[in-house]
Amino acid sequence: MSPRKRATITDVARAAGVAASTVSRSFTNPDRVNVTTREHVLEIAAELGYTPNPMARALESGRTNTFALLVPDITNPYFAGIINGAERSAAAAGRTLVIGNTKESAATEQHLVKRLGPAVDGFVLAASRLPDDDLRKAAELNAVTLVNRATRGVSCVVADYASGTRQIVDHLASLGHRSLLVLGGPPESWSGARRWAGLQAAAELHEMKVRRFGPYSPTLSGGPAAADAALAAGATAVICHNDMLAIGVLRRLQERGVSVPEQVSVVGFDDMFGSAICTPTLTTLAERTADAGAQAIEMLGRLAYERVAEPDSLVLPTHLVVRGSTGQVA
Amino acid sequence: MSPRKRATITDVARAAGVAASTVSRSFTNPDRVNVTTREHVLEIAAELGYTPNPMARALESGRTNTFALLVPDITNPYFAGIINGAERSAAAAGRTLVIGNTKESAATEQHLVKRLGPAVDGFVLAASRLPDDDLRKAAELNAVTLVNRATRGVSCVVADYASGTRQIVDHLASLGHRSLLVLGGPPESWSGARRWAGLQAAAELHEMKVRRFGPYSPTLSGGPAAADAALAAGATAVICHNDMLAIGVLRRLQERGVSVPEQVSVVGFDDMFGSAICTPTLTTLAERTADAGAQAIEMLGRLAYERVAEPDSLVLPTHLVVRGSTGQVA
DNA sequence: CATCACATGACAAACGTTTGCCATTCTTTG
DNA sequence: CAAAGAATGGCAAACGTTTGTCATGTGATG
Repeated sequence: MSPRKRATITDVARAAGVAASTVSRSFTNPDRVNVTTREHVLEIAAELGYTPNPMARALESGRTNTFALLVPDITNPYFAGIINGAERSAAAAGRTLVIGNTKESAATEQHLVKRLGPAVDGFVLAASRLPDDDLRKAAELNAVTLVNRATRGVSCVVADYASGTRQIVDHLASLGHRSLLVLGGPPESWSGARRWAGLQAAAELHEMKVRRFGPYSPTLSGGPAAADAALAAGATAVICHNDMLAIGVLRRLQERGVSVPEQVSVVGFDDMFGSAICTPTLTTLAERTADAGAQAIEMLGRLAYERVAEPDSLVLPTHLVVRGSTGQVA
Repeated sequence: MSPRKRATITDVARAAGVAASTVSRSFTNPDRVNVTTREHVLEIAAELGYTPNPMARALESGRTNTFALLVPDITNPYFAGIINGAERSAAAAGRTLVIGNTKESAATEQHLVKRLGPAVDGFVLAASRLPDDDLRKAAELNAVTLVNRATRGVSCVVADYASGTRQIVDHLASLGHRSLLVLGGPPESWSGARRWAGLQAAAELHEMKVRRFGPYSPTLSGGPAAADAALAAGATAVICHNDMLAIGVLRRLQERGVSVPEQVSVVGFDDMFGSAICTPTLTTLAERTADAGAQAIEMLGRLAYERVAEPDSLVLPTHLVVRGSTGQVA
């Protein structure tokens, strides 16, 4: 039961009749060693089931070949998309990915960055709740890439909310809606702020009125309060901070006998898993979450290993998925 | 941008005017050093922002304080529950958790176990696709705990499918159904086998007929083929390998104009996120996934650090959540 | 007052790698 | 054929810790 002793580089060296350095080079610097020697070494290594100890390797080289991905809510399917893309990209590059859950808390996030810092080569911070200053400080000590968050001097991958919000407003306007109600999420949410800004700008183009309520918890349980407030305000079109909240709103509206989209149109953000199977199906702004995760990891690789000095920033397109929750105004 | 140099134990020692060993012991073995010395050391350490390098620590002690959790499909909300519980438990114990995605492939799983092996203190393998032999081999080299999989000599946490399947069949019988159709998942799935065995036994108690079709992909896209087969067979009650497949089936049935539950009742397994919001809402067997993840991590801790020799096994209760997808037989 | 035990801190050896440097051998070139 | 240069392998130092062992100083005990 207790872990058996693994073969070390010295074991391989002894068995192969060469020096440890030769074994090491056979793996990491193949050209540096004669081809026949190398083949012999590799054969012996395979025989002994030798795997280089990543700890020892990291200690010497200072590289752990590991990245950490921190998300606010690991159970939210939206982040599952980012995790998926990041995991795929990291695995393809032969790197290990550590997932951390910050539970929507800046303090937890800060703590994880500090604790994981020395053990990883860099961080992807998705929808970080950290203040700008802390973010920059973190970026000084580690390689950092942000997803759906931006601040001066730090690399990031963000969704094109300017276009996305315009798509939403265009769609609602074309259905005859003349005013919009935004049901907002956490105040620290950068994407929430960008969405709000985009919606305001787009509404202005159409000369529509737009108000914002909230903040509401960006979860199913935030739905009832948000829905009730929307009803009380007599809204015909509500735009929710994310799909989780939107689905919570849909459920509450159904509970209260309000029909969607006949009486109220509902729009979400994220197009997460679940938005296509709820009733009615949800009209929502889709992001390329898997892409975002993958790109963030790639960016991080350049940052961490190629000493790219300039912070990079990447904007990914968004597109509106029109489903059953939006319709012509009554 | 390039990671600044972190303070090492030697830096702290020099600044505090003591030996490195004293600094080390101040952290790991506080009783071994005078209280005033220790406080001084800790103060200096905090001042310098010193964090022990986990790599170096692991190298010496052989403990990485890290566990790996491998799941077949990271995007499946069912596993999100397990991940969530495991993450919470690991974080509470001050351990790092690495998440790996095996993509339903035994080869990928094997590869990850080999690659991550030297870097972690143990594995939680959720719904492992590995053959029993490989599983035992892995358990010889590493501390291993299984979730929803069992094999002789390896610790595990499993759901009570014997009770669960009886609950399902009792429910369907009470609605007047006289025969059941099971839409199976991957043949390597241990839980699939247990579910099938349980359903057969329970059906026998009620003198009901039960057949199994498949295998189908345990994803939304497995739905159409499964649903079509069920319709062709004239089934009145279908039990799907998991909720993903069940929802796929629901969608296909709707497409084909078959009303659920009036014409066909549908049952799933997992009670994953989404099963409560689809239409109709899905009757499904709920597991304590978060519990399972947390317990698996705790078990693994005992196995890895307390040299518990005896493999342990834990059965978690299940309960049927009756929703809109099951009804009286026509 | 001498002895003993114990508390405390320092020294140094590991842990498993990588890598700079040197020594040897082989190949090339004039 | 000699000299220069390239290819190849070994030695040893480093990476940042932990931990066994030893030396010192303190207080207690007889």
